[in-house]
Amino acid sequence: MSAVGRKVRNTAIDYRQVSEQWNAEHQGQRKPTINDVAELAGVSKKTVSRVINNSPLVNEETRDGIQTVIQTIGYQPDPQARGLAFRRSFLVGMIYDNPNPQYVVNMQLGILDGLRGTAYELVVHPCDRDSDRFIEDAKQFVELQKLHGVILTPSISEDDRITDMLREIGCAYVRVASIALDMEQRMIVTNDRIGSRAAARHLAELGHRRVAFIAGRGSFRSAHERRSGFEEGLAEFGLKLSPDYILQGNYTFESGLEQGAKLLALDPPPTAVFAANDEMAAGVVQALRIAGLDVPESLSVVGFDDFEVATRIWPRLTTVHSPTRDIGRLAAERLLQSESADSEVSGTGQTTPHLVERESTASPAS
Amino acid sequence: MSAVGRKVRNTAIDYRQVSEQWNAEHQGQRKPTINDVAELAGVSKKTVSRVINNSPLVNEETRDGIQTVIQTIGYQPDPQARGLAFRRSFLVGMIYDNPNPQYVVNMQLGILDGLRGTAYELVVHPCDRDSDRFIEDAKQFVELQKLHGVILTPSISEDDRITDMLREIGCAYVRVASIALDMEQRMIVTNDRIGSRAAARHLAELGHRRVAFIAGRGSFRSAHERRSGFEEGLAEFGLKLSPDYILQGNYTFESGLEQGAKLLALDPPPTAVFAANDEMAAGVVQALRIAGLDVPESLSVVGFDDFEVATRIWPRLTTVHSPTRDIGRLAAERLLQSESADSEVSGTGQTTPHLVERESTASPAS
DNA sequence: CTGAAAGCGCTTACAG
DNA sequence: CTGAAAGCGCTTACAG
Repeated sequence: MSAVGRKVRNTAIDYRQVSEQWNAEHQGQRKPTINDVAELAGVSKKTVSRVINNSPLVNEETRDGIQTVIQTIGYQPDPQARGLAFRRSFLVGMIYDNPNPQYVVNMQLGILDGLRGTAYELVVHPCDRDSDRFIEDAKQFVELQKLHGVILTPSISEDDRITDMLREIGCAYVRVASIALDMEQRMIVTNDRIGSRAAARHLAELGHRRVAFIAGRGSFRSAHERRSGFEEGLAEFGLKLSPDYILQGNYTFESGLEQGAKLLALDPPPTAVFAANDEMAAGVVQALRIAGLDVPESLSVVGFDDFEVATRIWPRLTTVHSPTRDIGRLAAERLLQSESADSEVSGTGQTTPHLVERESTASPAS
Repeated sequence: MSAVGRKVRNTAIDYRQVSEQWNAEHQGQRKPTINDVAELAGVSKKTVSRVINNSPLVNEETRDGIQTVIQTIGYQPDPQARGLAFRRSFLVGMIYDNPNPQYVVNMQLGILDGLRGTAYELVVHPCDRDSDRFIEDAKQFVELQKLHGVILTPSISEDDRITDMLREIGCAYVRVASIALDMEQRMIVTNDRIGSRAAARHLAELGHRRVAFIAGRGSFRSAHERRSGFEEGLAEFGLKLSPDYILQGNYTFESGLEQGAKLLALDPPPTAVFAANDEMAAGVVQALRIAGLDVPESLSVVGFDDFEVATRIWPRLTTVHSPTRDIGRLAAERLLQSESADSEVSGTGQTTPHLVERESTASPAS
């Protein structure tokens, strides 16, 4: 123990003063370590460690003194060293296969919102669910980086192979999906079904009776939820989705373009269509334009997501807004809280989409 | 040294066999460490460390044996432990303020392409250049994570405050920008000027003489490059950008919408416009549609970027394609190679955009 | 070309 | 409530 340390000990010292002296002596040449803090506060580094980790087993005065030192000299524990000792890093992984840039970026921003002010950083890991090394790669990533936890987004969040693997190696995770697929503390549910019901009601209330649907890629759970919700909404008005009016898309713009063209050939033609995402809806709008037809005069079009594309095209899309960034934040918060001792998960872990009305829908012409 | 270790030593042993025995004994219950490798290969861990770090000071036979052990038992050095000892992590940071999701995602994918097969992972760090804590925050991020290096994209890549800070703390970086702003090994140049020249030539060759320009946000270097390139391209055809035909946008869709409306009020009206990015070009197209005018009949429109929006709207945009993902890969490769001993940077560190012709441009009506 | 010792900055397991 | 010892899995600095 140094002279300074002893002094603190014996004379009930001004922690701030010794810390400021340390600052003056080092002037930012060296980042302080736990040893510096311990010495200045006149305690062992184990006690400093307890303060860092919020252990309740520390005398209040001791804690206050240590905290004063920490703040005054600007000590920040080295995440790498802590990680090595903990056998777990301070990195949160986002593993995803959703190809939509806006979804990915908004989700990242949301996760970072949830991580702000903590010691955690975000490591991104796009992947290919169809690769035969998909699980192996993910495992390798998680194990090598000793990730603190992982956030999974659709469609891989719906793949039990990956969650089985994560549980097996003891890695915490939170899944984002359109329905509850896991324990509450491991889920953020987006309730796409509710949003799709709103889309159906909107069209029904406008007076549409011949309504079509373009489905999303079947490997996404949301494709089913959005369809079911839409059918439920129609049913409230005594309407049914005729099998002829159900077209199979795969969430891409190109599939929307293609199915949009098919839509035009139906007899009698529908007066409105709900495409399970904005990309496909934009494809339908473009298909009509190419055919020289106008939206919504010839066909009302509703999308889902409310990504930028919805307002870039003309007419702008009536669509279902999903709060992607909020979802990301909730997922991060849930992940961190699942680690902490406070047992109970707070918040609902649910988000609800809502309809945004724009120019792509109107009452049917006839 | 264990019995196994000694055996290897004394009898010129089958490294594979002892490794397979180790596998059989442990069956994946425990990840092997450098100590396991050292023991099985009958060397000190320092020698194993030399092999991991490609030190030339290792006898070839020793190296081969160690490598056999490493591969057979599937040893992978712990990046966290290495990071602690190296005082530098195996994390590469991407620091950015570009708000375009597609740009961000493509850049991330490119960086990950460049990092694939290495021990490095990507940590993302969006930031706000206008915040007064911008530099401080970035410094904090880099220092706390002891980042191996950082990739900067526009517009913060053009801000010397951040590169000054990085050099001061000794953090490697690569800047992505439209012109060379730094030493070769620290730059990837996107040559926006060349792309804009192509846009000008295209319009001139179609016969346009009254050509307008919507500028990007002045705080982005690319805004100047794209304008200069465009003017140079026009000059090749004896054309000049009239001051009345230069409108100030800020790279957002909304600014394109706004300036597009102004464009229509010009007398005589231009027959073509080059908007400095796709978002603004899409805004111009929407402004015309709202005014009941057609593109390209009333006005030819050219964008820059070739992001998804270019093909989602109708008519689809003629635009300048910039290989964002390649740029990301090159930046990552350059960053890693600036670390290695092979002095010389390889590759040109330059990318060149090219024109993509679509339906938004045609010869002027009159 | 190789190795024994010390250390990176923390935490765990144990003792008091 | 607090601390001394050992350890996380590597590398540096030194010696031979």
